[in-house]
Amino acid sequence: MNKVTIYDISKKLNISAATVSRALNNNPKISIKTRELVLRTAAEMNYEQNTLALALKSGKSHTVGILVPYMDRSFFSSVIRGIEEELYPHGYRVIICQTRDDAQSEVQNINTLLNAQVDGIFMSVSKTTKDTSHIDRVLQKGVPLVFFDRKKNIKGVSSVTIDDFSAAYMSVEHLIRQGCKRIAHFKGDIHLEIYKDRYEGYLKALEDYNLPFSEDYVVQINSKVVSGTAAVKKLMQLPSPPDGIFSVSDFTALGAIQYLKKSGIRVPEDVCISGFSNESFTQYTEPTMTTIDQTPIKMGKTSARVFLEQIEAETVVIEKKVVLPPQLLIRDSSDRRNHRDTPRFHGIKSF
Amino acid sequence: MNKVTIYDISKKLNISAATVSRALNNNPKISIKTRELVLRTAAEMNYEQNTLALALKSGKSHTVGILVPYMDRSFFSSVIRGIEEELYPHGYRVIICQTRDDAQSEVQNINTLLNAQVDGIFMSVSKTTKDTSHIDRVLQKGVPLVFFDRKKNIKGVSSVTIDDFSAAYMSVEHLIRQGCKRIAHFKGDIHLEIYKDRYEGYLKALEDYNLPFSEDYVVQINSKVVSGTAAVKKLMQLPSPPDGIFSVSDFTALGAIQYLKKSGIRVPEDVCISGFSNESFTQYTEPTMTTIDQTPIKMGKTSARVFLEQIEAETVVIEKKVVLPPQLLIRDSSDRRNHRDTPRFHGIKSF
DNA sequence: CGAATATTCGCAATCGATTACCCCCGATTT
DNA sequence: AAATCGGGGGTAATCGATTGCGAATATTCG
Repeated sequence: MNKVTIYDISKKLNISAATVSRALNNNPKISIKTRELVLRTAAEMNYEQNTLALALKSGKSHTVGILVPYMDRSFFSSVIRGIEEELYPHGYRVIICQTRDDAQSEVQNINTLLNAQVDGIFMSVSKTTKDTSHIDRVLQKGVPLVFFDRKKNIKGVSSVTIDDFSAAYMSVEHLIRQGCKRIAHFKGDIHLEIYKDRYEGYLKALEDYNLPFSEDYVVQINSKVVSGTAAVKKLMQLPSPPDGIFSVSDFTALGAIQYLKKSGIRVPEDVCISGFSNESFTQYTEPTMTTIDQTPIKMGKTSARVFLEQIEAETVVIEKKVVLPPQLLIRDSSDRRNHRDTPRFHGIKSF
Repeated sequence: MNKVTIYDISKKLNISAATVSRALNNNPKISIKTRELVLRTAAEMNYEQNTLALALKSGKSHTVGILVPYMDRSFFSSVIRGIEEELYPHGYRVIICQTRDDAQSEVQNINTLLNAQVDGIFMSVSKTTKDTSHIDRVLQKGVPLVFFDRKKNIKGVSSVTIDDFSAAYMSVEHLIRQGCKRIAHFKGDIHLEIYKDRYEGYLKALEDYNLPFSEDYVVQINSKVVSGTAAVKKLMQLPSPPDGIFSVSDFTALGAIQYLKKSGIRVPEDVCISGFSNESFTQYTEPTMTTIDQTPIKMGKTSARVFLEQIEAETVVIEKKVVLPPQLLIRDSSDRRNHRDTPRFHGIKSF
């Protein structure tokens, strides 16, 4: 097709391709006259550097890979957006892979990315990942790796997460301040650090405020609305049902709210509820939902910067663990201050 | 690093690299014994084909680019998901670019992608794009291009869209059947075909059902919640306010619902409302919102298949315009049948 | 058994760009 | 005037894989 190479330029000017290459790269060995001549003709001929040839020669593809469970989850797509926006000005392109929370697919995708010689990999590990040999392979190949949100503790790997422990602690503390005495917890899969940390934050808050802990108040859920419905149903049948719920997921929190409303139990008067993730729907439910903002775009941008630092450090492996502060968004589902007279018409963020 | 090339294999076996290459590619010129020997040692040595070298030689990068305004909008991220899932089994990787609805950024990104020698480009054109010379350049280079959702009418370019006209028509027809007589329209930017088509569908439905049309009932909006609030406020001040609203955006529809509820006007009893896009929050609002499902994942998969067909067609340029049927999701914001006794506890899709 | 035909494989060019190494020539030095 | 120096630029190898053109060996046939 339309491809102009440095050879075309060299022929036209009767000089060698090496000279053209040097001129284009501002190599001081080339006289100013020659360089400008080359630059001018290159522009005239619409020359464009062949990325692939460069990548083959240099071993740098100027491309990074991002691995997420599903890319249409708002949290992940926002993180990706953050990464893309931070990396674009630096000339990096971004390849997306979905693991569907399947460990095997994760391994496969990692291999594909390594084979495509990406200059770095960003990933949120799949729920089912146990073995980490594929991750070791990344390190062996010297490809910078950054975990975000869901990480594994592997030395040599940087990570960017939010402080899940504090987020949970803040949430529960907030519920306590609203007067809740019997706080239940919708708990995630403890295999993942994030859910473990949230669970521990919950425990610590109870302890610090001298609230009783009961196994009965901890229900394992799976991030779906119906799971929350089932969980709350079970809780409300207890002899002493909870008056506050801290959920690790907005979806289950929603399921709980829906069930309670349907059962004539008032939120937040009878039961306060807080979710996790700041899914976009949380600001539109009734009552609007208290939740934790994980600042995903910021998380993406931060991850990108960690990567760039690693790249610039050249040989030295820097292991950086960034923990971002979570943001507690207090909304009506847990706000007992004056829920009665307040028109429920706020917390609306324009899109 | 750890790189095993065909030369390493050839040295180990005392044969030429050409033979190795042929063996790996099942070239019939190679004896079965040799081939199996090569395959075996390649496996033993953990050989992996160098994608970049192959790409340079063949001119095919096995990579496609996707251009969207913002990748964290649920519609777009779902389309991307669809494309990725359909293309992954075929060995294509997916590069994401964001235009931020900026024409200039769109041009820049197209150039980057062409320069990276992608094998195809998927795009939803930016709102501000007027000039299309960058798109022509894609065609000149012979790179398959597929528009999705937001397209331009350019010959030689395939597109996958939903039938916006019908979607609008269905929505308005539905409102009419619910008894609405004075139906207003929240109208989008007519520069984009999709909004134009929706407007025309609205007009046609009014005409077919002999309902009066009035300029006063058409309000220009911009897809933000506040824009919907302002629009409905203006409408309700008319001497004869509407009793039905068809909005091109879920966000503005939400703004309208919120304003009406706050003003003591009942939805759907007094005013029926329908939105557009099936944003995830629409199933959780109160009342739940009637809207149009654009089947984004399907749109993505379909786009991917159109691309694959083009690739397989080799030289011939096939121009395929796929129009997917939209799906009207009737929910409480427009359902007057028995809104009174129905517990508002449905339309909940698990996540 | 010699020639014709197949079979199997090697040589070297190619895809573009980069770069180590070497060379040429004018200018300065002694 | 011979020796030295350095600016400017060319030669060719290299990154890995593919492939047209032959060439060498093996097989078949008359």
